[in-house]
Amino acid sequence: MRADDPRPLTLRDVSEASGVSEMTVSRVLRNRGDVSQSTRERVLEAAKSLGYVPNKIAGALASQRVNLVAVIIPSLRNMVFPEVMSGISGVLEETVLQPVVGVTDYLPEKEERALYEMLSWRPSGVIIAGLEHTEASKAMLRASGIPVVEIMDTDGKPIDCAVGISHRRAGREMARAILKQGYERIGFMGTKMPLDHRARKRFEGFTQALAKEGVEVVDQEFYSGGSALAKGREMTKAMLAREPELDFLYYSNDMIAAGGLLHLLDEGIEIPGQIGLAGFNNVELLEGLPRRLATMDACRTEIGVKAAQIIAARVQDPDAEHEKMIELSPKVQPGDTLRRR
Amino acid sequence: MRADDPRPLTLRDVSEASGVSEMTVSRVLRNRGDVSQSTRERVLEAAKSLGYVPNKIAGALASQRVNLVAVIIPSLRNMVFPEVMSGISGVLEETVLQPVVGVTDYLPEKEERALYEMLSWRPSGVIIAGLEHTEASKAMLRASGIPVVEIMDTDGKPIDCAVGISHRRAGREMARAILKQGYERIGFMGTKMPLDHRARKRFEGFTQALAKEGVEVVDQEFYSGGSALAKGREMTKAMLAREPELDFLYYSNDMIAAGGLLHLLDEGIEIPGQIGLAGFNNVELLEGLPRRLATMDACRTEIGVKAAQIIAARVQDPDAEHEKMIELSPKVQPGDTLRRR
DNA sequence: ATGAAAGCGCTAACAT
DNA sequence: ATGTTAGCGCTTTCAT
Repeated sequence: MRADDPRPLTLRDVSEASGVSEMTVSRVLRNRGDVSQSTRERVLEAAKSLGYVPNKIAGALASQRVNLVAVIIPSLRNMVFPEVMSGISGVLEETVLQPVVGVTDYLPEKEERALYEMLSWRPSGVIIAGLEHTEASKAMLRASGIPVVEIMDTDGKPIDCAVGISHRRAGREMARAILKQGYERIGFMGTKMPLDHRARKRFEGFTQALAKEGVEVVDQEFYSGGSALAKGREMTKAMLAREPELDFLYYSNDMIAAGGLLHLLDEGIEIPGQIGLAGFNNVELLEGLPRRLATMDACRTEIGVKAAQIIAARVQDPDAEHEKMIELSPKVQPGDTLRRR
Repeated sequence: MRADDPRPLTLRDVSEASGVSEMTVSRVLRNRGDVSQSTRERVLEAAKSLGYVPNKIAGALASQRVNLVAVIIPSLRNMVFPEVMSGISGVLEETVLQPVVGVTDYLPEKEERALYEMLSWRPSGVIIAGLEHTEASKAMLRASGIPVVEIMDTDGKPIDCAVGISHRRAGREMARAILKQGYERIGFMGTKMPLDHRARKRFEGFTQALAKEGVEVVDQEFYSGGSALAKGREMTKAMLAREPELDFLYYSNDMIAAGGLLHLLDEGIEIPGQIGLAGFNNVELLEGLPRRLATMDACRTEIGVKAAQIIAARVQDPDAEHEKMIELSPKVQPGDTLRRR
């Protein structure tokens, strides 16, 4: 089955097969410049029958153009990021650009390596999660000379520009909504946070807004790893054992909140009368739960869309004006679990 | 902030800054060949202070080596694929290879385009989901001359080699386990299947094994789009309204099964006495549900690991012997919802 | 241990 | 409408 000569085909092969110069073949294959209908057909025919696939490496080197956009995100297993990705892909599909994903596992050094690898392919732009990066990463991004969009967070100073939400504000707004309903003995559960700046900022905003009203979080617990739903159950059970008087539980994401919800329902606890609940992210999953969980949208798809639009616009016109910071403003969605009756 | 000359740095710049030839700089940066300790240090120092990032495009063209592995999957939003990805990444991180993801949305033409784009970067290998591809895609893969691993499915003939499970067998085994428990009025719910060959094969295996015992699926329903959990609830409710006598519900994935489970619990139906349930995939989510759902593992991570190992081995030694087909054998996990009491 | 020359496969720029 | 030339930034190979 395999040919004797495994050498990949080149333009030259197509050129010889079709009897026109390499340059003309190149023109046909890229739809550039004027080529007569007849030669165009001959070339396409030859390319197709040979099974020629252009070598983008050579093309990119010669043209100094690489139609890739580096997308650097912490994880693919957190549904947040696939959703951002679909926003990005949707926009880029309308252009010549293509996303290439790098994953950091929330580790700054891994982010640095991923970035280095991606930049060494000379992409047309970078979309990167968060505003916190190592000095080396920031230096690389600045030196790259390409558009850089930092996404998901607006609490900080962007290298080039940023699209996201303010997680501090998100935390504050949820705190206010909870206090407004008269809850006052509040517990918090979340991921271990040194890794996740956005979760940390939400927590900071949350406690800060509570403090303004003289309220402190009664108990808190942080987890890492494992099934989020199961962790939500466990932590909730443990926390209520420690602090039976709690009247509200704020979770740093919807999955653990959903686990908490299922546990409380199992226990026959009245929601939201006896205990109120809130999560964060507004994940699709929530739709099928026994109660609509209070949450706040992280604007995932929209962030992806906007970020990709910025890159696409600046690839077209590098000197166009652009905003430094686009802050989206999600609202608290009280659902069924944040309403004292 | 931005330099006047936005031209990216080249080897030549580092060469001039450090006073050694480009060739020696290249050697240092790639850890190849003998370089004296002193020059090595000088070069690294110069490269770092300039902020030099090598141009892999030029490197790849010159060396005819590209350390990328193309990974072509239907979607990132189905948790199955991120898990396969982590299996792949885990293995490739130990090598010089890097995964690059392309997404097809289950569309054959999109798969063909993604493949063409990826192959035009001349990757070292391809990992691609499924055994069904367009003729053009198969031709490209064969002509590429690089190792190709088809994953997730073993019911068919691989182009080069394959790692996966038999979905027909998975369907058959679940059917047998259900019949063995004495259930006999069985309903099926799943995704619209022309798109998803593996779901289709499971269904075929399932009905076939039932037929062997003279049993037919009493009712079936297919969905597309929307929150899987909510769809599971809806479909289950509708199906039980149509067919109140059903005693078992088989779902093509765990998410809709979980939705069904939550619905049945809401209705106070006794599980698995009155109605038994089973899903497919063994997703992490299940751990936090009120009952352990019967399911079957799709061996996602392991498939990723094995596929990446095959690519890595064949990149090292293209002529080494290799198996054509690796079939993993998941077992039915009865959990709490597949046991007549 | 270091350097010089050639060329990877393509495209920009300039003929014709 | 088509062809020719030069060169993208690196690595291979062959000298020294």
